[in-house]
Amino acid sequence: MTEKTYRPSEAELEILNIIWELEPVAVRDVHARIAVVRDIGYTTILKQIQRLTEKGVLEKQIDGGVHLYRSTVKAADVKQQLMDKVLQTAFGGSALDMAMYAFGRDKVSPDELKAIKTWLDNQL
Amino acid sequence: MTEKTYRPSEAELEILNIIWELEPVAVRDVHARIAVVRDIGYTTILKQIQRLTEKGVLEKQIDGGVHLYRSTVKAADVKQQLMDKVLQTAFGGSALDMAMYAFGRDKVSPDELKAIKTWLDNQL
DNA sequence: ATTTTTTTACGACAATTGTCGTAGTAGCGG
DNA sequence: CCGCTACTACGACAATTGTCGTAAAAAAAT
Repeated sequence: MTEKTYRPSEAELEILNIIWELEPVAVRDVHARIAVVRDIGYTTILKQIQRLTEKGVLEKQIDGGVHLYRSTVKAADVKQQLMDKVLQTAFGGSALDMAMYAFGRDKVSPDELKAIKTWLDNQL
Repeated sequence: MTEKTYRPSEAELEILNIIWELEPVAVRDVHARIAVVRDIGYTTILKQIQRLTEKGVLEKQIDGGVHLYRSTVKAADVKQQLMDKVLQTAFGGSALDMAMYAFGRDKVSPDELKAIKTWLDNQL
């Protein structure tokens, strides 16, 4: 089966995260979400979404007046691919190295470390 | 103190990893390393290194005939920044979520999981 | 010293990204 | 129907990336 590896850019990921959460969703809603956090034009988001659609990452469904978008790729797959890439290119494949940087000193709370440890225990 | 956040592109990181390991190092050596893995022109690597130098990420020292380069940024800092960014943009800051994707099944060996767990234990 | 081989310096390009502006279109309030 | 508003379609742009090619300069070989 064909490995389709899609790694979104930063702005694309920001949009995808919102779409995964709200799909099917209209451009204005995605924009609204992002606009809260940073100053960004409506057409900027629209354009990104259109490009994502061209790339086949999103699909459009016209509902009444508005265009609603949904993702054609699974969040889990994309995130997995992202991590795989980072693991390889930044840490040469060493998961331990990555872990140390990921959860290293004063970045992650003890509670979170605990949760991660618990999860790991269940994995073994 | 000023937070200088530098996040290298993929090709830049590939080069930086080699430089961190061999510095001070000549372009031809960096190229040699990468050429083993993939087909890439010498001037392509040279250009990247020159751009990295322009950006202040590398510094050049002329030794005899060749130009030797060394990094001005610490590997640890850059990698830390990389992970921080991924943690934020891909996992909304949830280290546990990231961990699950990072060490999710059939990507990391049981041995590595064990090592990570051991490391985590020492962190708590 | 001349030629040959390395290396470095530049500039060029196409593709991608992030951002808008403008203009066309479609629905809705009257 | 008419016009106003909300959306969408497009194109444009500057910056960044990844890759080379060519030319100039420096070292090495003869």
